Amino acid sequence: MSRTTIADVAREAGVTKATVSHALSGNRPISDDTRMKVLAAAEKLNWVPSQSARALATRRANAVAVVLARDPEVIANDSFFPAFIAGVESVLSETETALILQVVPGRDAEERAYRTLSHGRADGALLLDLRGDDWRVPFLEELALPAVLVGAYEQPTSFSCIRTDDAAPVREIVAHLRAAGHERIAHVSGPLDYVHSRARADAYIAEVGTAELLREGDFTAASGRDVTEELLALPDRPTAILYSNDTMAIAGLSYARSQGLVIPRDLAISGFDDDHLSAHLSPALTSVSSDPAARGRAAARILREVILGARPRTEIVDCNVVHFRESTAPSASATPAVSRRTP
Amino acid sequence: MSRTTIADVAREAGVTKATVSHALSGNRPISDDTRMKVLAAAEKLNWVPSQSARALATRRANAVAVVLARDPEVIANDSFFPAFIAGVESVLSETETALILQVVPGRDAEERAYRTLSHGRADGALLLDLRGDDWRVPFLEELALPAVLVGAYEQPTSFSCIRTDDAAPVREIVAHLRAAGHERIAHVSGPLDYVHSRARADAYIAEVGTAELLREGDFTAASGRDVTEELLALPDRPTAILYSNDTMAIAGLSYARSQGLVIPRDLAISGFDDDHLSAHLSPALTSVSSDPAARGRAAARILREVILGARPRTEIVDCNVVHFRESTAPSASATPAVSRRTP
DNA sequence: GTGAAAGCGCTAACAG
DNA sequence: CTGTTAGCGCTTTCAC
Repeated sequence: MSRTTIADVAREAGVTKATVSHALSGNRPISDDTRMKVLAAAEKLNWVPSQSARALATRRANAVAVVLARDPEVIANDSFFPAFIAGVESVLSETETALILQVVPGRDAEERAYRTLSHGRADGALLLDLRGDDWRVPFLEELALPAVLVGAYEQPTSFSCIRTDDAAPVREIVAHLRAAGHERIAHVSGPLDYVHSRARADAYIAEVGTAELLREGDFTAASGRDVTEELLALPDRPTAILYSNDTMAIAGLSYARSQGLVIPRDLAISGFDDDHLSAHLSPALTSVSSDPAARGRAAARILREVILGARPRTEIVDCNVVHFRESTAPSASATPAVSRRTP
Repeated sequence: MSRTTIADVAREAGVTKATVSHALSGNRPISDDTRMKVLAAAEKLNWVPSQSARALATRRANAVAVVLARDPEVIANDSFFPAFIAGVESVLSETETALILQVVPGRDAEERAYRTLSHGRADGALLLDLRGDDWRVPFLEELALPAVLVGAYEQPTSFSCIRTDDAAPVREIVAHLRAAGHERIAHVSGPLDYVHSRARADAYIAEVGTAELLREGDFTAASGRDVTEELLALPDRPTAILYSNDTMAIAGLSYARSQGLVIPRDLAISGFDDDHLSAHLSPALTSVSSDPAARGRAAARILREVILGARPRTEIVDCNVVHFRESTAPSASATPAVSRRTP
């Protein structure tokens, strides 16, 4: 464990602990001469300041947290999360800030996790999977734990927010399907209490004018399959389905095929979030890539600023791009897809 | 921040700090009566012990770390990682242990990260992406940071190890391809200094008897494509390619198709790690599912034991299952795949 | 420009 | 069974 302490370094350099501390932090003027001696001593002894001691003294953990209340299965199959984390890390690593990841089974554990985090473990948190009226927001405000909300949170809040415009790609896809002659266009959303699911569903309703063909899934393959079965059993079944993620879209596609439908001739399908394999499916899946890494970078950057005392602000990271591919191609022929086609 | 301290709780309960501390830790006998009072006071004040203070006093961080030296792009496209982390978390959350995730750009940063971690930030580490002779192993031994190696590390070490048998599925796939009449079977490995890449490549060589058709990729789609191009340009090109992950396999498949080859009629293809979408590709991709979550759980469990003082041990988590699907089906006809076919 | 000393909030001897 | 007293290793006033 941590054998050598700041006292050892001080002794080695022939100065006091305070001087060592300041030589490294630059918090007060130090003569070049002694700074050199201190650095040399630290180097020689391979000393690294103890994070726990430093955290206790400065009331700063040099760590930020992400708490996930999701089911492990969802985490494992989600294309957003790893890329988002990679983006977050690319910013955090610049300042040697650690990322604490915590997966919790339920509300009680989640509250407790945030309490613990706010008491010396983390300096701030990134909130994902926001719900329309999310208890975590007032809760963290009360804990005075700085946070950045990732998603288009609509309630008043003192926290910073990273938003994206999910409505635009939905409108674009619906327009595209309409242009291809589709009139019965369904939407399989994620859980509607999530703000991003809600935003997509609302855009869909606004665009098609009715919620008749809106069905709520839960982002899992199983729900994609079940809801698709339900939709296809309708007397006047949809000819196109817009899913709120790729996992549900693929599951739906498989089910439709098992029923003898040919995609996209008999049923057009689009996903969301653009899993890295979706372009390679056959038919290639139309989807919306949202550059999760960019959102991770933005969120981490803003959180760092807020922890340092900056005023909260909302940033719109608009990186949604619709990739129209074969699964929504106008005809079933060998014609490759349309407009902005991507490999 | 953390306003209320153990002193407040002690005052509220009419006892001393020591009593409060022990009432919660159970480290010494406490009368039920005072324990009740303490718990009530803690509850009333919403007190949570400060992690930094506790860490400093106990020399225990209640956190374990995973340091990744990978390129963010690889993280974002890797199906192993998120599932592994989900497994790790499911064990850690039982004991309110935090997971610290750190992505580092290079060797220097990585050394520094481990030093900092071992000095008050974490009690142990999980090592992924092991290399044949990995500098991190002796380095962490010197730092006295408990660790668990995830992968079949062959060098002598005092650390615990989670192993899998990657050779068996490779043998099984090669045998399957042989039985289907393939004689020119290639292998696109991951970087060969990784132990798991090496193990797969060695099994392949042992099975086919030569390294003539072995090519080294780096797990990215780009490398999968490039290496496939090289293999298909051979005068006596392979009729089957076994890739070391699904991303490279898909990229290879796309390239082969672009050259007019029909899969699996002209070229059989298998992947590794079984991305959650691979079964839905068309042709569905033969791959090896390795239950990363189970390995994550095992690794976390063993690390916890080691931190608590248990002797290191090696555990074999054997959960590799080959899913033979259409991409290696014996013929190109509409015949769906073979033996253990999976949806 | 540097040193001395007082905590940060908790745990762990040591007494009683 | 409970109270007292030192620290854990660092930062940060306050003096000089």
